[in-house]
Amino acid sequence: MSRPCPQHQHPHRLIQQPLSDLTDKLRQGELKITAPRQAILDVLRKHSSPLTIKEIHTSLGKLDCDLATIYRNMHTLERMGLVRRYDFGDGAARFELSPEDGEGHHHHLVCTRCARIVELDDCFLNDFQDQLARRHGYTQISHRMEFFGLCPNCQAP
Amino acid sequence: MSRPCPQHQHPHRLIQQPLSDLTDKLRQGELKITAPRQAILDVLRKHSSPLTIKEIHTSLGKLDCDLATIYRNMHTLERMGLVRRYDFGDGAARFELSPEDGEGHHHHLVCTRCARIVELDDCFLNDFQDQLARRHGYTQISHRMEFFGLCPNCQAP
DNA sequence: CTTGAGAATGCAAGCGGTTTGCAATCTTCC
DNA sequence: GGAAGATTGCAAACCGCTTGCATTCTCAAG
Repeated sequence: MSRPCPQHQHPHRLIQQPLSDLTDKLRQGELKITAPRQAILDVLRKHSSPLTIKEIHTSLGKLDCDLATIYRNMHTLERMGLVRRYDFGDGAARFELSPEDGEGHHHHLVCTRCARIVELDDCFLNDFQDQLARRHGYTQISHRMEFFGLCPNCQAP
Repeated sequence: MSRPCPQHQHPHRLIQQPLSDLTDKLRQGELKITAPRQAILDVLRKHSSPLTIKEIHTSLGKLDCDLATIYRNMHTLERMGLVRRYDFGDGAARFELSPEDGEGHHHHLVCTRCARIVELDDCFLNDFQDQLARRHGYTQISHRMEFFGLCPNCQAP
């Protein structure tokens, strides 16, 4: 809010996207706006389904930053609620941009052969989850749910 | 069916359990009945919640076989439907004996602090899952779902 | 514009769970 | 008892991920 325009920077900086919201969010969390950070978010913005760290890394292309940097940034961005982490059980975490409202998550139907992903509607498990927590005395309840199958394209032998 | 009694073995072999079903199953799959194999199944029989490879290994106690052997056996036993694999998202696979009928699975409510596990009733997702498969043209559909929270014992600071 | 404190990055090493190649051993069938 | 083939132990390797440390970068204050 207090800073008029962040675009006085080096020529190779990515300046295409309207950074307003992002920037605000980043600054709220005392995070610095760095090239890798912006590039990662750009990559996620361009893809609709969750990406692995490796996929993000190759999508970065020219701005080829260290894997450790991506790992660290994904933690940071997740902690700030900017991205959401998913686990499809294949050993590699996947990340997706959080929706605008920040709340609400959804689940996925993942092809076990080609990894094609169908994003499902909003989660319908919240009531059940709350009941469950109450019944067993658990707090801070959450869940993970993913569906797996062979997508139409992969069914032909 | 054709083999009367498999109990003519070495003294340190575990022979307490009625091995009939197991043995039959093992033989159907052309598997050999080995000491590690039996011991692993014994360990699983004695525990109600899913165990990690490391937990299985330490539970084996005296019969201290190689970790690689356990890993290989878990794959084999899973492929044969004798055990079921669960993934609680902490990086270590967990295994449970399959129920008698071989079909039907359940889900878990896992404490994120002490790993205490509540086993939930039979899965209620099968209808939904089938609908989903039909709607999107997927086959061989399956799913994973686990709940996480702080158990009553772990809530006090 | 300069500057400096602290944040972020790159690099390399390390870690935990898991897999694999290979030679030695064990199970089962004849 | 013996042979074929499955299974095991061992060691090395793999994979995703994390971490320590020195260097570089960001940003706000002067």
